[in-house]
Amino acid sequence: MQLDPLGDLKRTHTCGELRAGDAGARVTVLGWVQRRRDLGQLIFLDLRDRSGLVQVVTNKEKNAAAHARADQCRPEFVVGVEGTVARREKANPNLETGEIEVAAERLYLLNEARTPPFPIEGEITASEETRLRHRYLDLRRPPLQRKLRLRHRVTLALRRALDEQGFYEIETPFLTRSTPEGARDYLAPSRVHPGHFYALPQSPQLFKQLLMIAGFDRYFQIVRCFRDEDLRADRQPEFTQLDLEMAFATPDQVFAVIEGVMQRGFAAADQQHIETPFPRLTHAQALARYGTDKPDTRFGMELVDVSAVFETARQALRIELPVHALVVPGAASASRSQLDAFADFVKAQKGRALYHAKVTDTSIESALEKTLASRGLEWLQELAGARPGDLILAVPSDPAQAAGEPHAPTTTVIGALRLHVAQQRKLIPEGKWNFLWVTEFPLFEWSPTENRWVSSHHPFTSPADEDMEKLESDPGKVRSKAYDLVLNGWELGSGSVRIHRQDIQQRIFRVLGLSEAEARERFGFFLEALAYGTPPHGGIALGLDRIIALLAGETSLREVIAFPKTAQAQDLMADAPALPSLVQLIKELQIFPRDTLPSRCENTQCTAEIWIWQAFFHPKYPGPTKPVKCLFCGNVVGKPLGTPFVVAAQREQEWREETVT
RNA sequence: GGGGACGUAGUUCAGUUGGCUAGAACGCUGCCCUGUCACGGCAGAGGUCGCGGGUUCGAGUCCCGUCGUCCCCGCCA
Repeated sequence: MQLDPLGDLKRTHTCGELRAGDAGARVTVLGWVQRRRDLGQLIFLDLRDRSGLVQVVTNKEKNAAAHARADQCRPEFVVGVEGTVARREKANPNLETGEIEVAAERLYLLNEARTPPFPIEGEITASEETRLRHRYLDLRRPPLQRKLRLRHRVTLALRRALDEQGFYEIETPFLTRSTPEGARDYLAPSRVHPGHFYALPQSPQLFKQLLMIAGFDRYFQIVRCFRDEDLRADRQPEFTQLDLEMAFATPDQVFAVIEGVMQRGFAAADQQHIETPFPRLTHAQALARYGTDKPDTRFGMELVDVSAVFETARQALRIELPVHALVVPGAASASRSQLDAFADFVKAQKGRALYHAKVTDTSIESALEKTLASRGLEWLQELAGARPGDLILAVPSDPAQAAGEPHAPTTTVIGALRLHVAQQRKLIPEGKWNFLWVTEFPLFEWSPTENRWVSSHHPFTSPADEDMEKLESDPGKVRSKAYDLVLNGWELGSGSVRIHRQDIQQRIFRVLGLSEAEARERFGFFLEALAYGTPPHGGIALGLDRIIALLAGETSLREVIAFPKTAQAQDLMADAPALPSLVQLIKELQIFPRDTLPSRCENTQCTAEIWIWQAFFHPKYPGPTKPVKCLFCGNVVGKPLGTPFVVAAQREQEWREETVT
């Protein structure tokens, strides 16, 4: 196909901006062919760029050359059109540009396109897998263009707001060292220091604290973070944080900054005004009232402790106290199968049991009737605050949960049920932005697997001043100066006032079971820095992808990240991660994968060093066996192997590599 | 690491109790068409039923394994 050069063709208008007022203007538009309607003597092209669509028309009688070009056009061809804007005889009300069209005088075919695997339109039915394999085409679709535009605008607004508040944006290293606790690290091997690895940061935590020590007073960064953990719809292996830190800051000051910044970000997303200050709950209150540390407060259904009602029935039911209940408004008519589904949900959450009571105008129906003390159901209704037509659900504390750890929450199962039921019955109102600060997180949690205390936030979080003396004697009771920002039940981010004194930092490491030598080896630089006049400081990090996803009305972060990874942490388009070159591993990095043992070519003329690597294919299904040959002299080395395998060989300064399949 | 759902033309799907020479829609290709805008009409091409094994006279269908996608639990300071 004969293609045209761009030459000095210059765009005068974007596709989406032309209006009736432009009628008569000579314009040049450039874009992709969305659709072609060929009527023989007339061809209509819908031309698309990121701004929108405009109809182009060619007429065989009036302009045969342009018409011939249009005849060759197919979807997603890239074309330029010089022509005159004309009012249409019959406008198309579905199109912003529907009152006009561009009558083509010259049509430039700038590039052709293969038929795309899915149409480049707003609503498509293609699977996410197909979309991810051709992400560049998916991104061409208007919904993705809108979401990334939204992301740009919000990000820009956050940057501006922070700049106005005196924050400096400062970059911190990606090639750094592993921090303790927390998620698994992604590692990057060092060529210059064989056997040594950088860790990609899970967050810039230590660096931002060092920037406070360095006197920058207010720092922020919109920064990528890396965590090698299993993924969810709201978790990507690399994700973006709005990270900030302030010297001499109290939690209230951090909250005020974030509240202002969020107002600006949401305004940039054309959202309604957000009321500040955001409500606050302590961690203990959140668990007691909602059974989670990230409550969705857009709906009620708060938890009620109804242990008193179950006191006498405890043995008969073989349950542990406390028992918590919640009221599902208007759900007394719930069917047997619905209630069974709720019970299955509780079971899946490792809950002990689910009891229910249907409140009607005249009575309360429940299997508990004979088990509870007389008038027990009425008591339950009164405590729970249920009205006729409502359904009461009650879940006892799980005995293992209660026995395992004295401070373990007892409401998480019913908290999960609260959310599940509300989603199921569509009781969550749309269009609300319920921000919430959750404060006073416990400083430590007991880890039964590691048999030690671990930081519930991170080891640099300051204990609450009044709990300081319990640090060693009763670590589980120590509250921290850590806080979370929650929006509509999503954890948007966590922050804390940090430890700024070396002595306290060392006490924390001790409680965590980190020996002094170990602490010095891993954070010597940081502990030393603390000793040089560290100001009190605190900050927070917000998940930018989550903020954008909520603003875009999406539940998956993949929808607001240009090139996201799958739940298995793969990039289906680039096919990453991929096997490295064996020579790169051995020669540059001196990393020897499992099952690669060096041997020597037995040909006395050759004596090349040879490595064979076959660890990556599934040993259960090897391909045909093939001989292993020296890559220099062709001499057969050892026994034949099941394919595929990789052979690397070195003779003097030369390296060779071959994959045998 | 565990549980669940899914995998059949380019795409989205249908495919009964195992009988298939595997269908539909959209898309694609060719021809016709001067006012279309989900244009229309006619004709046509297009399949390793994810992959590997097994049961069977016979497997898209049943069994085992494996790979991949999605959701959830564990995990994620």
